[in-house]
Amino acid sequence: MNDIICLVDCNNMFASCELAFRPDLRGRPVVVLSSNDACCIARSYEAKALGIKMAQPYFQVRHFEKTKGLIAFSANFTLYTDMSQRIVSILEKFSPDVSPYSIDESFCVLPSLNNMNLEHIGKQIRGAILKQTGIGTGVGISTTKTLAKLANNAAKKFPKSGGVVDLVTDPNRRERMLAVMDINEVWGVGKALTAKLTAMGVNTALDLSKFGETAAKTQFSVVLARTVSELNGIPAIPADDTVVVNRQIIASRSYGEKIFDKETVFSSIVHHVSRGVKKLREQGAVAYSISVTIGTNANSSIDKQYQNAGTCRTAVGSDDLKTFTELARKALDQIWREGFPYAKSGITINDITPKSNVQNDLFDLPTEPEDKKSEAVQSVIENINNRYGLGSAVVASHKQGGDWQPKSEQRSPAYTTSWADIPIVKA
DNA sequence: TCTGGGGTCCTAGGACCC
DNA sequence: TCTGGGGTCCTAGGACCC
Repeated sequence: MNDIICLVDCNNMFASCELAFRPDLRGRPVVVLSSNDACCIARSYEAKALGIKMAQPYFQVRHFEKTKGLIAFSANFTLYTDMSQRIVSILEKFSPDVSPYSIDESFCVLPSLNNMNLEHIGKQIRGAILKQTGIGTGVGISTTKTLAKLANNAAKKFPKSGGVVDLVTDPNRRERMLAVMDINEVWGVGKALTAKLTAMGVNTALDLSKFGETAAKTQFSVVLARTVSELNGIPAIPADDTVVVNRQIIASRSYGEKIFDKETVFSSIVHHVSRGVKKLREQGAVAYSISVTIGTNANSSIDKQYQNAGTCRTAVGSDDLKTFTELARKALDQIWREGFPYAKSGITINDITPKSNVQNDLFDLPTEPEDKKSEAVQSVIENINNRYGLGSAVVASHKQGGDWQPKSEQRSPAYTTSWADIPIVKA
């Protein structure tokens, strides 16, 4: 018998987190902004009703502050991550096998017992999360991840569902649901595929399920073939095999204002390298290459344009901050051009492998005392940064700070992770 | 004037090898 | 003038997701 897969997805996650601590704002349009207060990345129902789109630039909707009482928060990921972890612990009370898929959704395998009322369990899950965190969710239940995702979309689309759609108990319900869902609502079908498929007369999820796996594979790709299989209830996406090590680690930011100065750009890159290497070490991994990207604001019609990326490698896998900072410096030297109004920078760490996989071969040098020293220095730096915040201590001698930090002017307090910010209830 | 950031997987095509 | 065929590895870029 197939596993029963349940997808739990938070409604308007970031906006809901903010509202959970600001009940006084309920009923008002609320958005959460991306880094630099640039785009709307979460919207309350009321904000959606105003026609504000996902990732819409904030300057285009700011006028609603005056006319419609729109409230904007700068993104507060510390808060959202903490809330997300609370929700996962709630789910673990219902399922022995919870795999978080993103900050606002998790797949859970439900134990399959006879005569189990799946819809009832879905409602219990929703109720528990709402009661304990104040966040609304949708629940989709089926035998494949793709169907569970689609059922979840249907739960949100049709209020009559009460937020839970179960495709397991009544087998006919699958086909009825597929018939009313457009292909662009299917997980894995984006803009490009939607255009191609609709041109071929494939309009609904049901059409796609009948397209045929072979046709999908030959005319499109193995990815779409898997989707077709999953829509027919046959699992094709392998279970999450507890991959703890990322394939790549990215850290990038847009600047609060335009930067012309190389050393300021480098100081932003040093910051990104610190974040990236921290993540690499947390995963117990080493990496062999790092890319540095810099660029002007591609959306500007007046700025002189330049974008480029440079990559540097190390022959020996490393998780050393100093090593990667030096490599990043070299990469920046390769691509730097004077005289452009730089708007962003980033780094990508690639060729990552768990430390335990690295074998010392014939040509590897034995660990030198120098390496041990570097390791010790890095531990100290990490401790300082953990305690006082990233960037409090850095390795390379370079100009500190520089005016590149993104804007974040409307950040909410760290309600759940800082004693100083704990909300006070007046009763 | 003002347009985010962090990921995954797949594919095509070039380099290279025998 | 004629100019193999099959395989692997790597990389850049596309598509998609949240």
